[in-house]
Amino acid sequence: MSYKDQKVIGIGTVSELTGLSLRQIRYYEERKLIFPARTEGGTRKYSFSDVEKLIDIANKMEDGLQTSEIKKIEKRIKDRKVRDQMIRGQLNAAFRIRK
Amino acid sequence: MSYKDQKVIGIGTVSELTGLSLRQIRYYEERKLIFPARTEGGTRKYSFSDVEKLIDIANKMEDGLQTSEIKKIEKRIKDRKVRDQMIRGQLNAAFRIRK
DNA sequence: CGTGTAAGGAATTCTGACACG
DNA sequence: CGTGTAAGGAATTCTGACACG
Repeated sequence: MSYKDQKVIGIGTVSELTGLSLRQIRYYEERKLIFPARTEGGTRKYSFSDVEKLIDIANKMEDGLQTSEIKKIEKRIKDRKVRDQMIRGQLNAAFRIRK
Repeated sequence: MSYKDQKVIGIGTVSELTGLSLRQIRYYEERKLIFPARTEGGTRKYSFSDVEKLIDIANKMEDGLQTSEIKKIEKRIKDRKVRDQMIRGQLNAAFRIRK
Protein backbone atom coordinates (compact mmCIF):
# COMPACT_ATOMS: atom_id res chain seq x y z
CA MET A 1 0.00 0.00 0.00
CA SER A 2 1.88 3.00 1.29
CA TYR A 3 5.58 3.42 1.81
CA LYS A 4 5.21 1.90 5.21
CA ASP A 5 4.56 -1.58 3.91
CA GLN A 6 7.06 -1.75 1.09
CA LYS A 7 9.77 -4.34 1.63
CA VAL A 8 12.80 -2.33 0.59
CA ILE A 9 15.15 -2.12 3.58
CA GLY A 10 18.21 -4.32 3.98
CA ILE A 11 18.95 -6.10 7.23
CA GLY A 12 21.97 -3.91 7.96
CA THR A 13 19.86 -0.78 7.88
CA VAL A 14 17.16 -2.47 9.95
CA SER A 15 19.83 -3.27 12.50
CA GLU A 16 20.79 0.39 12.72
CA LEU A 17 17.16 1.51 12.86
CA THR A 18 16.22 -0.88 15.64
CA GLY A 19 19.44 -1.28 17.55
CA LEU A 20 19.10 -5.05 17.22
CA SER A 21 21.93 -7.30 16.03
CA LEU A 22 21.70 -9.15 12.72
CA ARG A 23 21.56 -12.33 14.73
CA GLN A 24 18.57 -11.14 16.73
CA ILE A 25 16.67 -9.98 13.65
CA ARG A 26 17.21 -13.32 11.92
CA TYR A 27 16.30 -15.22 15.05
CA TYR A 28 12.95 -13.45 15.42
CA GLU A 29 12.25 -14.47 11.85
CA GLU A 30 13.11 -18.06 12.70
CA ARG A 31 10.59 -17.82 15.53
CA LYS A 32 7.96 -16.58 13.04
CA LEU A 33 7.62 -13.15 14.57
CA ILE A 34 8.68 -11.29 11.47
CA PHE A 35 8.43 -12.06 7.74
CA PRO A 36 10.84 -10.24 5.45
CA ALA A 37 10.67 -10.56 1.69
CA ARG A 38 13.61 -11.94 -0.26
CA THR A 39 15.39 -10.73 -3.34
CA GLU A 40 16.17 -13.15 -6.15
CA GLY A 41 19.59 -13.62 -4.63
CA GLY A 42 18.11 -14.43 -1.24
CA THR A 43 18.85 -11.27 0.73
CA ARG A 44 16.15 -10.15 3.16
CA LYS A 45 14.10 -6.99 2.63
CA TYR A 46 12.05 -5.33 5.35
CA SER A 47 9.36 -2.63 5.48
CA PHE A 48 9.04 0.24 7.93
CA SER A 49 6.17 -1.72 9.46
CA ASP A 50 8.58 -4.56 10.04
CA VAL A 51 10.99 -2.15 11.70
CA GLU A 52 8.23 -0.93 14.03
CA LYS A 53 7.26 -4.47 14.82
CA LEU A 54 10.85 -5.32 15.64
CA ILE A 55 11.09 -2.38 17.99
CA ASP A 56 7.94 -3.62 19.67
CA ILE A 57 9.43 -7.10 19.94
CA ALA A 58 12.63 -5.67 21.38
CA ASN A 59 10.63 -3.89 24.08
CA LYS A 60 8.76 -7.03 24.99
CA MET A 61 12.00 -9.01 25.14
CA GLU A 62 13.41 -6.41 27.49
CA ASP A 63 10.38 -7.00 29.70
CA GLY A 64 11.50 -10.59 29.98
CA LEU A 65 8.98 -12.15 27.61
CA GLN A 66 9.92 -15.16 25.49
CA THR A 67 9.41 -15.22 21.74
CA SER A 68 6.66 -17.81 22.17
CA GLU A 69 4.77 -15.51 24.52
CA ILE A 70 5.16 -12.55 22.20
CA LYS A 71 3.78 -14.67 19.41
CA LYS A 72 0.74 -15.58 21.51
CA ILE A 73 0.09 -11.95 22.36
CA GLU A 74 0.23 -10.99 18.72
CA LYS A 75 -2.10 -13.81 17.80
CA ARG A 76 -4.62 -12.61 20.36
CA ILE A 77 -4.50 -9.08 18.99
CA LYS A 78 -4.93 -10.40 15.47
CA ASP A 79 -7.86 -12.62 16.45
CA ARG A 80 -9.62 -9.66 18.03
CA LYS A 81 -9.14 -7.74 14.83
CA VAL A 82 -10.56 -10.58 12.74
CA ARG A 83 -13.55 -10.91 15.09
CA ASP A 84 -14.31 -7.19 14.93
CA GLN A 85 -14.04 -7.36 11.18
CA MET A 86 -16.54 -10.22 11.07
CA ILE A 87 -19.01 -8.35 13.25
CA ARG A 88 -18.70 -5.33 11.04
CA GLY A 89 -19.40 -7.54 8.02
CA GLN A 90 -22.49 -9.00 9.68
CA LEU A 91 -23.79 -5.55 10.51
CA ASN A 92 -23.29 -4.36 6.98
CA ALA A 93 -25.09 -7.41 5.64
CA ALA A 94 -28.03 -6.83 8.00
CA PHE A 95 -28.40 -3.24 6.90
CA ARG A 96 -28.31 -4.16 3.26
CA ILE A 97 -31.18 -6.60 3.80
CA ARG A 98 -33.42 -3.90 5.26
CA LYS A 99 -33.00 -1.69 2.27
CA MET B 1 10.94 13.38 9.20
CA SER B 2 8.54 10.73 7.92
CA TYR B 3 9.28 7.43 6.29
CA LYS B 4 9.37 9.16 2.95
CA ASP B 5 12.62 10.93 3.64
CA GLN B 6 14.57 8.21 5.36
CA LYS B 7 17.61 7.05 3.41
CA VAL B 8 17.25 3.33 3.78
CA ILE B 9 16.90 1.81 0.31
CA GLY B 10 19.77 0.18 -1.56
CA ILE B 11 20.51 1.00 -5.17
CA GLY B 12 19.40 -2.43 -6.38
CA THR B 13 15.95 -1.95 -4.91
CA VAL B 14 15.79 1.58 -6.28
CA SER B 15 16.58 0.14 -9.68
CA GLU B 16 13.64 -2.24 -9.40
CA LEU B 17 11.34 0.48 -8.08
CA THR B 18 12.19 2.93 -10.85
CA GLY B 19 13.03 0.71 -13.77
CA LEU B 20 16.33 2.56 -14.17
CA SER B 21 19.68 0.80 -14.49
CA LEU B 22 22.30 1.10 -11.77
CA ARG B 23 24.39 3.03 -14.27
CA GLN B 24 21.64 5.57 -14.85
CA ILE B 25 20.97 6.07 -11.16
CA ARG B 26 24.65 6.65 -10.46
CA TYR B 27 24.97 8.97 -13.41
CA TYR B 28 22.11 11.20 -12.25
CA GLU B 29 23.94 11.50 -8.97
CA GLU B 30 27.11 12.47 -10.80
CA ARG B 31 25.08 15.19 -12.51
CA LYS B 32 23.90 16.42 -9.08
CA LEU B 33 20.28 15.56 -9.64
CA ILE B 34 20.04 13.17 -6.74
CA PHE B 35 21.87 12.92 -3.41
CA PRO B 36 21.87 9.52 -1.73
CA ALA B 37 23.34 8.98 1.72
CA ARG B 38 26.23 6.59 2.23
CA THR B 39 26.82 3.83 4.73
CA GLU B 40 30.15 3.59 6.50
CA GLY B 41 31.27 1.13 3.89
CA GLY B 42 30.32 3.49 1.10
CA THR B 43 27.15 1.91 -0.27
CA ARG B 44 24.41 4.30 -1.37
CA LYS B 45 21.11 4.63 0.49
CA TYR B 46 18.02 6.31 -0.98
CA SER B 47 14.70 7.52 0.38
CA PHE B 48 11.25 7.10 -1.15
CA SER B 49 11.46 10.79 -2.02
CA ASP B 50 14.59 10.03 -3.98
CA VAL B 51 12.77 7.23 -5.76
CA GLU B 52 9.97 9.61 -6.73
CA LYS B 53 12.47 12.16 -7.89
CA LEU B 54 14.21 9.56 -10.02
CA ILE B 55 10.93 8.59 -11.63
CA ASP B 56 10.36 12.25 -12.40
CA ILE B 57 13.83 12.52 -13.87
CA ALA B 58 13.23 9.41 -15.96
CA ASN B 59 10.06 10.97 -17.39
CA LYS B 60 11.86 14.15 -18.28
CA MET B 61 14.68 12.21 -19.91
CA GLU B 62 12.12 10.35 -21.99
CA ASP B 63 10.85 13.73 -23.11
CA GLY B 64 14.28 14.40 -24.54
CA LEU B 65 15.56 16.74 -21.85
CA GLN B 66 19.22 16.76 -20.86
CA THR B 67 20.34 16.42 -17.26
CA SER B 68 21.50 20.05 -17.30
CA GLU B 69 18.03 21.20 -18.33
CA ILE B 70 16.36 19.09 -15.69
CA LYS B 71 18.67 20.60 -13.13
CA LYS B 72 17.68 24.11 -14.22
CA ILE B 73 13.99 23.30 -14.03
CA GLU B 74 14.40 21.97 -10.51
CA LYS B 75 16.36 25.03 -9.50
CA ARG B 76 13.56 27.27 -10.75
CA ILE B 77 10.97 25.34 -8.78
CA LYS B 78 13.13 25.51 -5.69
CA ASP B 79 13.70 29.27 -6.08
CA ARG B 80 9.98 29.84 -6.31
CA LYS B 81 9.53 27.90 -3.12
CA VAL B 82 12.21 29.94 -1.35
CA ARG B 83 10.66 33.19 -2.58
CA ASP B 84 7.18 32.20 -1.39
CA GLN B 85 8.66 31.25 1.94
CA MET B 86 10.28 34.67 2.21
CA ILE B 87 7.02 36.44 1.42
CA ARG B 88 5.27 34.39 4.03
CA GLY B 89 7.94 35.33 6.51
CA GLN B 90 7.54 39.02 5.71
CA LEU B 91 3.79 38.80 6.12
CA ASN B 92 4.12 37.12 9.46
CA ALA B 93 6.57 39.76 10.62
CA ALA B 94 4.19 42.55 9.51
CA PHE B 95 1.32 41.05 11.43
CA ARG B 96 3.38 40.61 14.53
CA ILE B 97 4.26 44.32 14.45
CA ARG B 98 0.61 45.34 14.42
CA LYS B 99 -0.15 43.39 17.51
C1' DC C 1 16.09 -19.99 25.19
C1' DG C 2 18.36 -16.21 23.07
C1' DT C 3 22.51 -14.50 21.26
C1' DG C 4 27.55 -14.13 20.01
C1' DT C 5 30.91 -15.63 16.86
C1' DA C 6 34.12 -17.67 13.32
C1' DA C 7 33.69 -19.87 8.59
C1' DG C 8 33.12 -20.15 3.80
C1' DG C 9 30.58 -18.71 0.17
C1' DA C 10 27.40 -15.99 -2.57
C1' DA C 11 25.03 -11.66 -3.71
C1' DT C 12 25.49 -6.76 -3.87
C1' DT C 13 27.76 -2.57 -4.65
C1' DC C 14 31.81 0.45 -5.66
C1' DT C 15 35.02 2.97 -8.75
C1' DG C 16 37.42 4.14 -12.97
C1' DA C 17 37.73 3.21 -17.68
C1' DC C 18 36.72 2.13 -22.44
C1' DA C 19 33.16 2.08 -26.03
C1' DC C 20 29.52 4.06 -28.85
C1' DG C 21 27.32 7.75 -30.68
C1' DC D 1 25.71 13.40 -23.68
C1' DG D 2 23.89 9.31 -21.68
C1' DT D 3 24.44 4.54 -21.06
C1' DG D 4 26.31 -0.30 -21.49
C1' DT D 5 29.85 -3.28 -20.03
C1' DA D 6 33.95 -5.98 -18.31
C1' DA D 7 37.28 -5.70 -14.30
C1' DG D 8 38.92 -6.09 -9.75
C1' DG D 9 37.95 -5.28 -5.26
C1' DA D 10 35.38 -4.28 -1.10
C1' DA D 11 31.13 -4.29 1.66
C1' DT D 12 27.03 -6.83 2.72
C1' DT D 13 24.44 -10.78 3.59
C1' DC D 14 23.55 -15.86 3.81
C1' DT D 15 23.47 -20.43 6.14
C1' DG D 16 24.72 -23.97 9.45
C1' DA D 17 27.20 -24.83 13.47
C1' DC D 18 29.39 -24.49 17.93
C1' DA D 19 29.38 -22.13 22.38
C1' DC D 20 27.32 -20.41 26.61
C1' DG D 21 23.93 -20.50 29.85
